[in-house]
Amino acid sequence: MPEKYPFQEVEAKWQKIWEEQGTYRASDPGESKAEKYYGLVEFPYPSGEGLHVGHPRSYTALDIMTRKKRMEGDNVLYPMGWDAFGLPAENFAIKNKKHPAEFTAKNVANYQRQTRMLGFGFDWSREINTTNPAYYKWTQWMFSRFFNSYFDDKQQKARPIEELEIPADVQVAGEVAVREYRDARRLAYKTKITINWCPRDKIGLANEEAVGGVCDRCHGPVEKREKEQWMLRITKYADRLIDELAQVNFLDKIKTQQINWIGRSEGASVKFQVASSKSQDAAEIEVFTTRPDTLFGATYMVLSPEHELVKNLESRISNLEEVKNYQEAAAKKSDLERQENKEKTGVELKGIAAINPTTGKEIPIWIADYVLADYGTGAIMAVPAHDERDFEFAKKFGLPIVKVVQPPALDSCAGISISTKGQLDDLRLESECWSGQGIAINSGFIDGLETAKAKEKMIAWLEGQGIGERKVNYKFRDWVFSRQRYWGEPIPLVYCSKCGWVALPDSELPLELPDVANYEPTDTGDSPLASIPEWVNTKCPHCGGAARRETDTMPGWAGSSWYFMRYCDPHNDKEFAAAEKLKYWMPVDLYNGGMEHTTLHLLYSRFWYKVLFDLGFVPAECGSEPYRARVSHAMILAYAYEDKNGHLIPSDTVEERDGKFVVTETGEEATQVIAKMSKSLKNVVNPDDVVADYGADVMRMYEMFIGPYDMDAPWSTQGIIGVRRFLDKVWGIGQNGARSPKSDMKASGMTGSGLRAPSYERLLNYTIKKVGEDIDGMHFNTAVSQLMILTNELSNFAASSHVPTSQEDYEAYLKILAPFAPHLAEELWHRLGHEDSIHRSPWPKYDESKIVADTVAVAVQVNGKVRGQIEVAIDAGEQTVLDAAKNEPNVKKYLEGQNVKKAIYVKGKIVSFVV
RNA sequence: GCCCGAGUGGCGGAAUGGUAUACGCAGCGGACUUAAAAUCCGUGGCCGCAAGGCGUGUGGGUUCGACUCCCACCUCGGGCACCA
Repeated sequence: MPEKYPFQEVEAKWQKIWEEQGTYRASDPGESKAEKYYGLVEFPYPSGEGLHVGHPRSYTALDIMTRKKRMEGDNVLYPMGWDAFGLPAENFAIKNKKHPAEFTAKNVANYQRQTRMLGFGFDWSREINTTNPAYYKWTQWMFSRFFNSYFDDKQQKARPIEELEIPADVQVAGEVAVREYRDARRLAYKTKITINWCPRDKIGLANEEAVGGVCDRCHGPVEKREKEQWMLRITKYADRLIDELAQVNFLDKIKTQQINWIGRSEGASVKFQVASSKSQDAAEIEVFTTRPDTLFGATYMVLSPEHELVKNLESRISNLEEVKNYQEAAAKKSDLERQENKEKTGVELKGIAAINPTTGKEIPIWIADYVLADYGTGAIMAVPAHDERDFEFAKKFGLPIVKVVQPPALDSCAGISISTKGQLDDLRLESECWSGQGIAINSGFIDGLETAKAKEKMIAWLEGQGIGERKVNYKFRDWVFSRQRYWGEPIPLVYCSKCGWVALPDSELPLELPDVANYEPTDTGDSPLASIPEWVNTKCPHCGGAARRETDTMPGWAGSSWYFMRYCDPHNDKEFAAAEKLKYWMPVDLYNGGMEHTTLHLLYSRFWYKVLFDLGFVPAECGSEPYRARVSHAMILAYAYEDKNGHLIPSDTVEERDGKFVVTETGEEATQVIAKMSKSLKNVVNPDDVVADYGADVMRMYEMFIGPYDMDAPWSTQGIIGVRRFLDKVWGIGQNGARSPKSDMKASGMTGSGLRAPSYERLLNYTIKKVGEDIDGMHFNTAVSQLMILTNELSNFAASSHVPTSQEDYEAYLKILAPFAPHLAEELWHRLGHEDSIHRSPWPKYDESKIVADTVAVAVQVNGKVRGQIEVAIDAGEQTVLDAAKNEPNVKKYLEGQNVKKAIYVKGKIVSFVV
């Protein structure tokens, strides 16, 4: 009976030795002359549930890639750490009145155990934890740099706030004016914004905790509330975050998603005068439009309900009560309601009107909640003929719809308008003539190749008139950086009534989280830190007077925005990382993470890095992008079952009978579907169980074999068996110690049926090539298939108690297997007498000439259908092959009496006859 | 609605213009066994006795030849969503 791979002993043994010998330790610059390679996986949040089987999929993938790089001679950095500030620990603290550090430590220990048991080549000497004060000291230090800098629009970069030029008039206005001028430009600034507020939990929620307008914790509806928050001015980096993507190798879908999220749109701002008989209360409404060329067709304007103009012109609005009612109703509407009901509503501001600058005509002003307060200027010009939303609104409220049928001839005349009442009006604009081509009318909306030209003309006209200018707008907002929470990095600022906001001196960092008695947020929604007077009350580092500490903490995204730099120099207590180490290791060569982080963590950390880069804390040699390449793993799903009504039911209520799935109790038919793993469906696979049953090597290899790396795949408890059989086979081959030298192989009669020595040699060389290329291209599933094919060929001889390969070839086989099954390969390697690790041995080379066979099977087609196959020499001439093809018996039958019109030979592949 | 991805045996999947279904799971037949498990050998798209025909979501097209390229559509998954 073949011996099975005794994974329990083998895996434990090597994990211990690797750790003791520092097999995977990265050398510091100077220690190694090798090229560096920095592979990075997103460090996990250590949850109470422990590792999900999804985590090891990406850890294994990059483990394989970095192991290969190491064997190719690179100095590899492949680190791991813990992103450990977060909500679950805080909720645990509230519930158990215990310090969240306790819960966190327990989870970290569990994650350490779980990641170690899988045998990854992490350099554990560089392990980091974001909740460690020695780590978050630098997170706070960086926040201070943000606070003490501004963005120079001309240079498009961050600079120290002391370098900000103060205009003379501000200077004259005094110290407070100067301070306000600076504060309004800092990269970290505090402002009143609308936040998601859960009235039941009395807590402010981050957007990601209030998805769909529902509180993540109590599932109740979320309200809007105004609150002062610290913000990071990420929008200043919008253009660079888009443009500098050109320097990096991210998956296209990641780039696209980031670009769409930033949502850059180019257009113009236009000022509309509010019609007034009395010149003293002249007012104007500024709008942003991407289609200034349709200005002729602007037949009304819409303000968001919150727009300040309503308040400013209150006295002139004749239906003020109606307007106020609408404003109130709109304020109460949650995002959820807004999303569910997109029916247009609105109220006209009676008594006032605006003037369309192209026509001089008065147009009505409305307020409506389909106009968003926080995009553009919170007001729009409505062009119902060229915008679906405006069209819908105009239809509902009977507003005129004017189609700009022709490109605006900016000189003598212009388009023709058709109002809803069917009347014709002339639109006139006194300016230069636009003489472009006609514009196609597409389902009622103006559009066409010449739109871009028309826009340019219109912008020029607006600028000439002084009523508008070119303008770029972005969808994304500044980063809300405050959390009214306990379990996060304290924001290292104090407020002094005399000096305003002041950063703590660096010497006072880290500002450690104090212990509190109660982790509940306070009634006002402030962080629990606000309830510790002795912590809150402090001295102003500037003037020495009484001051109060900021009680907000940083979001979970703070520590993860720069951790990849800390790995370069994790124990440095003088700097977040030494410049020469950053110069050597940065940028990260390959960064793997989930798609869900594309618009959050990935964008935040690029921004964070750019600020440090601009300020000179990241050496210029590193470049302005932290990650050279970014790839994304997919999810590991599970099988689930639906009952006959299409409802998902727990897996343990279903069984398989005669190839069909039935509900055990009722015998009713159930359908197998693929779903996310969930406790309620009882289909969660626990890595601990998998490792206990099959071992780490099998688990790793199965996760690679399960399917293409970038595609979701369901975990199959059946499928993993195939991988175990495969590794048992590898082990079995390893036990047949005697190996033949090459000369012996040829003499030993192993040239009979099936495998001849030369063909094994060809297969081995091909496999080395294929596996290497597949690893580089992240096609791990096909690499595993190829290793199985080679193993099957080897094992065909296992019965002869004689492995049909030379020592050298056998070692090459173990080496290409080593990144996938590191424990098994290491054990067999050492059984050959090696003292050093296989994982530090050189990656095998293949001989291209040995991959090419002498003869090749060529298919023969007649009229596109395969009718036969011939064996020809690889370098046979075309005529020789065609003749051989014609004489193939079955082909001959089809060619009999036919006239061959065309004959094609594709070298080594196919012959095609057309008759 | 917009953007992205995917549809191939009973199942996970392979093949990016050249013999569709590699590799693995399940199935079937056999060997070993008192028996079972494990292991090994064989078999393996559908129709057909066969010759042969039909087959990669659907319908068209390009080509000697299409899972692969082009056009139109359907279904499923993900992201964004009144962004002017």
